[in-house]
Amino acid sequence: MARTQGSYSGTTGPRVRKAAQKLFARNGYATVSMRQIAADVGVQAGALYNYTPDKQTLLFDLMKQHMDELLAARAAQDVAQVPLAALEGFTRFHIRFHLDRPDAVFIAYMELRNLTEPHFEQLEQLRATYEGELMAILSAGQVAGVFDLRDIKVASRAVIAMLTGVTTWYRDSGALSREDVEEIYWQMVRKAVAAT
Amino acid sequence: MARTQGSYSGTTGPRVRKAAQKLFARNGYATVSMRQIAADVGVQAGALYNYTPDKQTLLFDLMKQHMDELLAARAAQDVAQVPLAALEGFTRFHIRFHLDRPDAVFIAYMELRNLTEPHFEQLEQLRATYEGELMAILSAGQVAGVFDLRDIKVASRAVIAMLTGVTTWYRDSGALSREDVEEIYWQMVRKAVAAT
DNA sequence: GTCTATAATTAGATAGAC
DNA sequence: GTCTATCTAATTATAGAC
Repeated sequence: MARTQGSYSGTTGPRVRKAAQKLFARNGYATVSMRQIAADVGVQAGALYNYTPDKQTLLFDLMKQHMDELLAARAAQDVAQVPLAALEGFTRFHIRFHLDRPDAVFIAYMELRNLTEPHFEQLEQLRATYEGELMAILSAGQVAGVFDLRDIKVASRAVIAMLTGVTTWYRDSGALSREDVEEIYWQMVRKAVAAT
Repeated sequence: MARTQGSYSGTTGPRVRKAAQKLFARNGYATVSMRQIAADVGVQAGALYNYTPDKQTLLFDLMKQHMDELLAARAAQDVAQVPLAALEGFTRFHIRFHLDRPDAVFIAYMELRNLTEPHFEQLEQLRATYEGELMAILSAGQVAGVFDLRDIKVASRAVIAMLTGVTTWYRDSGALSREDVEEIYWQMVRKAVAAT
């Protein structure tokens, strides 16, 4: 977290987090050294400790910020009353948000085991909160009879896993547009949960 | 006791790989030291180098063996002629195989970036081969008119991501049996790809 | 085959000059 | 705020005794 408001802290602090995010995503938290991050920013290693008490906190702050942004962006969305429309909104939102932040997403899924226990627990609760958003939609549709699911929690995890998987292969330089991808996944999600 | 030469090699080698697999899955390749692996096996660190030229090769061998086993197990399966039955077979096979090997699966997905380029390329080809198995089934169903998919490759990746996600939450101690889980996922996969 | 000992390198983090 | 210098500890891998 930025703790100083000096003229440099406004610029070096964010650059440290940006460099750490890029390098952690590319090479893994445990593999990246503080010296590598410093070199990427263009300072010496000691200077990093003006912006984070230690490496572990730097990782946690990145992951926490990502989840906070995810929940804030979701909260800013209108959620349709009709379950099918609400599900479409969630699906498209999830794909867009994740494709916009490949590095943060990668870290969020890969580096959980490098967190200390209290840090892990905090993030797990945020993840569960997000999962709850989808579960609420699926429950409403189940009650209304438009969805047919044996287990709401398993279904929500299955859908989220499917959607998040898009980040492992999608490239803007590829043949499919983001709109194409949204549409393809949405049709699969729609059918997967539908009552027949 | 007879001479020890040879008599340990048949047992220490596998124990090294087992310990490495467990520790890599739990703590991550980069975090685990050769000394930790050695301690888990019950030898000194130097002794490990009788069984692997270096740490990187130890990781690669684990991942390669996992993919070889996956393809061999799949090849040993009967593949139904009817696309719907073939898809059900693939789905249940994938879930069973992955739930049986949580550590190997975890490593296979998390440690790809810790491989050198030629090692990575080898595994990527094996992964693509496995993906091709599902693509062939989906293509056959598409041609037969029983599946309706906009993009076979994207669909196969979506299905595999959804199914593999089961390993992140399923525990034998939980409320659902493996048969329950297979059934829940199968119903979602079946509907997701179906022509309406 | 395994041990002890060690070489060579690198890590995270801190102290104090400027 | 950043730098240089440094401390302490840990790392991979190897050499040679047994």
